[in-house]
Amino acid sequence: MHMHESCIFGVMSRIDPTESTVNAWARLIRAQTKVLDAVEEDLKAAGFPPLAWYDVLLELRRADGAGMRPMELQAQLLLAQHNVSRLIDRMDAKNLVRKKRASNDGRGQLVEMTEAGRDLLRRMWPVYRRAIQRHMGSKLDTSETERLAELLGKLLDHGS
Amino acid sequence: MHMHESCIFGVMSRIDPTESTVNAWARLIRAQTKVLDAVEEDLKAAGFPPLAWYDVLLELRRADGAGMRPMELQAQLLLAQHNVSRLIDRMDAKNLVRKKRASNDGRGQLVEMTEAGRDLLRRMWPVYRRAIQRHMGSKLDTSETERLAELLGKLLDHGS
DNA sequence: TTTAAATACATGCATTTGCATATATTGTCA
DNA sequence: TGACAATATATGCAAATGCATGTATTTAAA
Repeated sequence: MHMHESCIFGVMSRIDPTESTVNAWARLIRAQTKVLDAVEEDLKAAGFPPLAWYDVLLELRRADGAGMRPMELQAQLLLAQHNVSRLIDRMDAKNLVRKKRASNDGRGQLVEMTEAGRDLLRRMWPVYRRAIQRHMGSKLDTSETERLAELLGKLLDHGS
Repeated sequence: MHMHESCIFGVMSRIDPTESTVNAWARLIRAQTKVLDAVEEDLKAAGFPPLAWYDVLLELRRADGAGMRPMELQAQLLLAQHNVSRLIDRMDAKNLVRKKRASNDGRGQLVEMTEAGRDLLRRMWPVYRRAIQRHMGSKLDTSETERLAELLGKLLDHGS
């Protein structure tokens, strides 16, 4: 069993995944797709825009009135630059956000939430949280959600 | 703490998610997005088509020469009907799959893999598996991938 | 057996995304 | 300072996706 492994300084560094890793990978893709699709569908059925809009508004609320640069949104939401640019445009067109020129950087924009945006955020949350519970929370107990979050956190770590 | 809970026949059935559930939800979305994007990028960098194409070919190989109906692919891959229809068209145009009329159902199609499809599947796997290891396997040990797969499996269960 | 409902898939049209490139600044370095 | 790379965002065009609807069977019912 020496194939597909490389051993440097006594630390085994695998090149190919174990069967267990491939299995976890497959389930990660499918479980997220299934749960996300279901939640998006609940939101749509209630007449709300896609989750991405909620995510933008939530980030802007975290920024707490200070506004955010598009590139900050891009980093937080794991979206491509051009998609952020256009998502903001669409939300601006619906008056959910507002764009200003960044005062200290002439290249940049500063995006802030409007009152209508704050209102949408408030109205979406009750539907959103029930969807999360229905499609995810109801399938795991507390110790399981905690462990799941912990394991997924390792995939989000920057190091290694 | 009676808000947001309903209690029927002694079984507590929550309506709103716990904080832990919301946290697991957020990480599920972000971790999958991050890992999937990274794997897709590796595949593209190696000159290969999107993962969805691989998934189709893999399903067809599991069908083992018998071919598959588009609706079977739709169910397995969690894709919308019209997307399956067009994905198959695109793959057909590249001669990776071939469509025949289903012999027993005049409405249906039977999709089967071509030799070029089988070949693409073979050539993609080495790149794909290394990407899985790089972006996922390297961040978890065996007991962790096993536990993760188990927890995600609960989200995929049909019941409840 | 005609007729209606359901199923399997395709397709026209609008929206969204991806890709490459453009535009406008801002830093850097000679 | 002047030229040039780097950064932040926008945008034209092609490809993919969503949505509604169309078409051809098949199943079920009268």
